[in-house]
Amino acid sequence: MSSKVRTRFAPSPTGFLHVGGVRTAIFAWLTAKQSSGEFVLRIEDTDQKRKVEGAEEHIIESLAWLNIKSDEPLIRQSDRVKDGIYKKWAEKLIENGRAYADPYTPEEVQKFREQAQTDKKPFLYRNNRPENPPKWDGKTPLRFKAEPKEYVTHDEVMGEIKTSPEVIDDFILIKSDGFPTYNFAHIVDDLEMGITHVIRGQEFLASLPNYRNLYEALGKKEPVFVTVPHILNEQGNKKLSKRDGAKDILEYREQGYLPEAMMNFLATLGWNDGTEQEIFAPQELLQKFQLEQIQKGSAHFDEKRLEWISGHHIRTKPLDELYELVKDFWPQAAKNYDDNYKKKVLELVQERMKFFAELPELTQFFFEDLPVNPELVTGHKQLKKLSNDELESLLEKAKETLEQSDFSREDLQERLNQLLETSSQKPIVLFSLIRISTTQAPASPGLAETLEVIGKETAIKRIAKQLKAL
RNA sequence: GGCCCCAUCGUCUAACGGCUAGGACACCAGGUUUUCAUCCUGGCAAUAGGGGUUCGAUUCCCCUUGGGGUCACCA
Repeated sequence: MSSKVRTRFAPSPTGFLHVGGVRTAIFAWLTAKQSSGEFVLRIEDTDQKRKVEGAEEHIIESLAWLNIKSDEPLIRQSDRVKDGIYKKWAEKLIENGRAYADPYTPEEVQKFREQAQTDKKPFLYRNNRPENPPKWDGKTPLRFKAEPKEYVTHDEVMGEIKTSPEVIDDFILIKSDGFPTYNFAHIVDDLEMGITHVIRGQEFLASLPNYRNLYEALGKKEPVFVTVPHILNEQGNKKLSKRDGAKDILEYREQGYLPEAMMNFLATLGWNDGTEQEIFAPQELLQKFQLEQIQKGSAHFDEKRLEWISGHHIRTKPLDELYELVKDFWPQAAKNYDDNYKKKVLELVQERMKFFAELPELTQFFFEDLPVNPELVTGHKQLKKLSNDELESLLEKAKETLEQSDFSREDLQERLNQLLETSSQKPIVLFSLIRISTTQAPASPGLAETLEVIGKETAIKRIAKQLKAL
């Protein structure tokens, strides 16, 4: 009795995809895939003016990054226009007396609209519905002849929505350029494609009653309606949009975010499984996702949370896998080093990386000598208390100690500990001085493991350089 | 403005009408022999306001306020 779930993601090719659109796609994909249903991508390109070159490929690539792909060949509405599909459905409506030619010019319609405004009434085209419309010649808009009525619409997320007949109007089915409107095309397509769950953004909620009216005129069964609330910008005062500076989802790929982290972040933005779990692998999402658990209210985009989730996924990646993934993110100087060395470096910074673009600043000193930065010493809360002579003798001692080490981590640790005792210095003083001298970086991994990877020759050389600069 | 949707810490959220409103991010403090990060411990922090219903409201109803959406030959 229950047929296979089929969902779709239907963007218009007007540019890149931002997190809002992608989240809707993720929800649709999860809904289909968790019940071994099908997910299809449909390009809503009925507005030729807004079409952006390359957008279609960009959308496909964005979804592919997240491992989301269509189960069927891409559907393009413009292709279906050529096949005369929408016209066929429109003619059926005309035959049934549920569609008619709009005899007015755009200017005349605009007049009606303004009149309604001065009358302080909501504009309804049907108040001016022509009594004897001409036969439709395809050169003028074709309008739906609505049968206004009350509806109680069930939405999986929003619940029951009551609306009055006032919201139902004679919307345009086919534009004067021969292309169908979204309002008409998406219903025809969803029907023909056997879509069972229409999952889309909140901006369509107000049109739902109109769509229901059309389903009835067509004599077709409605799909399940699923309205996903918007993602608001970080200030929370506007729906996330390209205009408002929302980023292209692929920018996160360029920044080196893991796709599973992005999916985790977006899926749990406005959805949770009722437990305290925060981190989900894609497989877990597939198991646990429930449409009914989607939040009704809008959510704010929070990049800090994305970073935290991303860092978490990076930390739990097996080193070899991670190594493959960061290939393109190493600092320039790393090209002179072999895989083995870079892998050791990666292991040390794995737990402090939030996204791969941080790799260069995190690892630069493993690959090249940085110029001595006196401020690291003079600005250090402990080191600045020591005189230059004291610093010099301490560092000299450190150099002698390290020269005797075989630079294995264990040996380094042991000798460093001994030096701590013989020099009777606090760890913060001794270790900071060595760490700064050998890295010239404000932060680095643990001292012994850092020294081990850098190697004896380089470490000694850098200390000598620091000594000269004191 | 009409219509529709929404409302718990700054943010994401949990709480059959019933324990001190829980968790996470962020932030702050402390700990893990230096720093950054991780990890651990602790802290700060919320039911928008007002009416009802009820023995009892975060939870149900109404009003107000606030936010969002929509009123295209865009989707």
